[in-house]
Amino acid sequence: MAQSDTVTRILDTAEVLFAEKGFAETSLRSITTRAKVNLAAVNYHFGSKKALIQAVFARYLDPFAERLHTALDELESRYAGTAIPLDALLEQLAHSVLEVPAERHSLQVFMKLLGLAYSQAQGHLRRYIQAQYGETFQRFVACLRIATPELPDAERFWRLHFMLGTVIFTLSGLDALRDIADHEYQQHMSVRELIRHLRPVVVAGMRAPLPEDDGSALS
Amino acid sequence: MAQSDTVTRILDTAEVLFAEKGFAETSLRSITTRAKVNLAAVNYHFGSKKALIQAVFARYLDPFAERLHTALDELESRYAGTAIPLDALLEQLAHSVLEVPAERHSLQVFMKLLGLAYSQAQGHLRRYIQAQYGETFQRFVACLRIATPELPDAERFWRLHFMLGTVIFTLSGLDALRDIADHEYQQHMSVRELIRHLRPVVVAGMRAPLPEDDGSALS
DNA sequence: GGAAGGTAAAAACGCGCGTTTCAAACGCCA
DNA sequence: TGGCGTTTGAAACGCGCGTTTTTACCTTCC
Repeated sequence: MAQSDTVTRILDTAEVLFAEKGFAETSLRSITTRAKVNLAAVNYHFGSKKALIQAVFARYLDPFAERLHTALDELESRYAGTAIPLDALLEQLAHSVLEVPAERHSLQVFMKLLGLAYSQAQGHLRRYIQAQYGETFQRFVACLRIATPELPDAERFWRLHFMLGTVIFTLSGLDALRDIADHEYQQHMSVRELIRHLRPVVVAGMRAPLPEDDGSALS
Repeated sequence: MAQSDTVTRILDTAEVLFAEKGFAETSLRSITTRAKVNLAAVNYHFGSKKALIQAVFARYLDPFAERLHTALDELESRYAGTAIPLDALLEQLAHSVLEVPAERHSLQVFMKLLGLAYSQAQGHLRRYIQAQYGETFQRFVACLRIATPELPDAERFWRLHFMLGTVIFTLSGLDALRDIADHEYQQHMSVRELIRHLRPVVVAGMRAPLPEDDGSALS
């Protein structure tokens, strides 16, 4: 076995604990104890806690980026020359997101990690992700631009991040939502179900009319 | 002076540091050093770090909840008996949000804190906020229900949280966005400007068509 | 003036953290 | 089989943390 299963056990345990409690609140001791490996194994195999965090992300994002790339290849060849419809583009994106964790762990962990990457990464993690996957992101943005030619560039930039906020915030805070919605709407709370409800909202948001010309219209 | 300015200085410094780096990553030592007060002052005046965190939130949320209540009072009397329009409701909400930090510190800090409350509060903070401000939230939800009678209750519940995700995620991650959008769209990056762009997207999202009846339509 | 009480300052405590060290165990190939 | 590089194990290190304690200050009221 080329890769010791110590490494795998550490990653499997770390991603769950990180998703549950965040990075700073998760100690290497809690990871190694639950993973039933020695404390020093993390520093031996990964070098540092920071590097472990990056490795956890890489294990999700590497396959995701690859899938997204091939999905965009397909789309571009299918609609060769003509504009890719927004619906198709978003569906492929959802597809790529849904496929990756199926072969690994829960989609919820993946989403939680994405949320953490935004909210907790003051430094190294955001730099790492941007350096590693910025190109993929740029390619998606380029496709989105073709799919929404009616939007000014700045407006599309905003709305893309509004959309990311909607999806990541909702899916990563899913169990917080479960707490709030006490036993009322809980029957529909699977991640897949949520994505079904998200789609029309996201599409409508991207297609919303442009904001009025300001004029400081408040009050 | 009834309330020593030590308390104020601690709160002023703590909210900035919390917003910048999160709760776990902000030590009492860094707070008290920057605030130029003694380390023990936090435990003396607040009792614990947890209690300090709650006090930071209370200083924003207490005035906010009060303003929202009076805003809803006005709306209900203005549209007495009839349905409150969705636009008016959302505008009042935005109003209430925008007014509070104007008399204190930056809106960005407020939004960052809200984001942290969602993503970092595994326990005490979420319970505190829900216990303290749950009633206000419920009242807003009731108004929203009247404003969107066409939505099933479950769907409205979802979309409300989609909307919260969009707004909080975007505004709390604003400087992350500033990093990404390097020098292209930065001229429009004030919080007020962002809210202007958010509004049509949020309204369109709330008014989006209901999701299709599933049928596991993927692929 | 002096006791009392709320506040501030300084120092220490115990703890859990990430990391390092070093020796033991293991797997592999000559 | 013997030696060697790789991996594991146990223990310790130094550090920074939240908190507590102790002492000093400084107002307030009799």
